[in-house]
Amino acid sequence: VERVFRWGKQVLFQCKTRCAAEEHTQRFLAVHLRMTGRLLIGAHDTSPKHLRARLVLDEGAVLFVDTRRFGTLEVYENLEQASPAGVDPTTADFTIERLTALLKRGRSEQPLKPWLLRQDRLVGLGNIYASEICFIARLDPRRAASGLNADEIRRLHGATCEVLSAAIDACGTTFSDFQDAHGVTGSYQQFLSVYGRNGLPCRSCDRSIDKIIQAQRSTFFCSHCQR
DNA sequence: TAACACCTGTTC
DNA sequence: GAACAGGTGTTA
Repeated sequence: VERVFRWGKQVLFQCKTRCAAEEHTQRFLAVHLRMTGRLLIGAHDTSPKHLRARLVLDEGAVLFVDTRRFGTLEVYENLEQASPAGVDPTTADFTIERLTALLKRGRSEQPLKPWLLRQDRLVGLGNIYASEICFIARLDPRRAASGLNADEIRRLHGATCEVLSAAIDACGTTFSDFQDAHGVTGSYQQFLSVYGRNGLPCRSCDRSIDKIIQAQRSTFFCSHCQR
């Protein structure tokens, strides 16, 4: 293993194979955790419940644990195969201009919040942060993604950067399953503005947070603050 | 874009 | 016992 890094929502292990006869000596092992997957570092012989794969290293092992078995483990020969088509909002590529172009692409009437989950536009956002970003940007999640004006796009861009950076600092959100490689759980839950807070008072205006279903996924928002 | 599928555990 | 869950893929 030469390098381990994130690519969209996948964790990539860049590996050099030992087979000299092979044309490609480079391989990428791509792990997608989906809903309940975890990568843990352990001893060679540890076998936690729901262990799906064990990558044995010279010292210890990387354990792929996944309760619901939605997670995937694939091998790619190059990064393009693993590459999600969207822009990574944690990188310098994510500019207001770039976001504007993505929103206008295909003039999608798709509602904003489901649009934020599209990995072919932006990579890495999930259902929690999509709701949180709409709240921080003060945008109604039902608005058409292509219908935002320049100021609204600027707010959306700022909110995306803000939410992701704060959540990463807090090591993620953690409802029940997430842990990092050392078993540490995230603490961003304490900062959530809307997700899971339906019926509770908006932290900004005190009115009740609503829960709706968009594209078969729950969305939380404040109909007073988000327009 | 809806409906459903893939799984299992937790909560209502 | 049903409903729900942080994700995504297929089918119509």
